[in-house]
Amino acid sequence: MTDPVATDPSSFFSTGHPLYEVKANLFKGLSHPVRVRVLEVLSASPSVAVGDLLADTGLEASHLSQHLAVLRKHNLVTAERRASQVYYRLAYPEVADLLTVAKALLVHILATTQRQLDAATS
Amino acid sequence: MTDPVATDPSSFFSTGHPLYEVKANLFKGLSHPVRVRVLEVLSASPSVAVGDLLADTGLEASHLSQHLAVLRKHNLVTAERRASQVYYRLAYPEVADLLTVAKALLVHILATTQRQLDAATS
DNA sequence: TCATGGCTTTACATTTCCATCATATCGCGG
DNA sequence: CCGCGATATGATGGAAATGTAAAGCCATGA
Repeated sequence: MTDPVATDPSSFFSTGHPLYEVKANLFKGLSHPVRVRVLEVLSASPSVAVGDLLADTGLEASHLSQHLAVLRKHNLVTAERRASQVYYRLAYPEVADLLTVAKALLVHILATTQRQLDAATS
Repeated sequence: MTDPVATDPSSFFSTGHPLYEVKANLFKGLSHPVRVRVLEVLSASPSVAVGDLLADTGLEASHLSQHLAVLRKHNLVTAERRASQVYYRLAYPEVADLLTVAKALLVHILATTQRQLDAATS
């Protein structure tokens, strides 16, 4: 089932990968707290400098940079250099939609699991 | 047979995990081709037996079962035993929404990268 | 109750991912 | 041209996810 080739996220697009593989790959790009955090910040402001992201998240520069690289390879963000700083933005507004829907789902899951917890401990 | 011990991923709910960690954890649950495939099948029919999933995917039973366990732990699906078979269904309709939005995003990404490819090779 | 089909869990080797540190590049002021 | 602030890329050890195979339930029917 797994394709031996194509470890580069962008290569999932050209060749004949079934859609569910491409989708899974997309979710993999979103499956890290730092990356979600960055995308949330970028969802709020149209364009954010790396320095601001550093301040917001309190991460080490190289650590953040690595995750930004992942987001870039997954085509979720774009980077633009202005003067000596680099500004990131969401590559597509649908990225923010994905986070919104995820949040909606989580609210429901949380409500249900909380209810189950209450029922169990009462 | 409802989830004897819901351990790892659900522990993200009770304690004070920031939302972006919970979200990342959700996406991690979706970040495998087999699991996406299963969720797609479950999005199409309200309830599907494991045997049908096996037939649809062509996977080995234990392999599929492992991924079903992951989906259960992430509270994305629920399992119900009827007679000798086990039927799965989406735990929330929002799970299907997530796949829909992901697809919409991918369509856009694909269109853009394809356009860039065309521009580069012409 | 024993055997069998249907599904799950366990165990373990392997691949992949992640955090940390070191090193390299890019733009700009001096 | 040189150094400096701002980012990016490499390399490495360790943790987590994955695939494979074997063994373990649970229900049903002989």
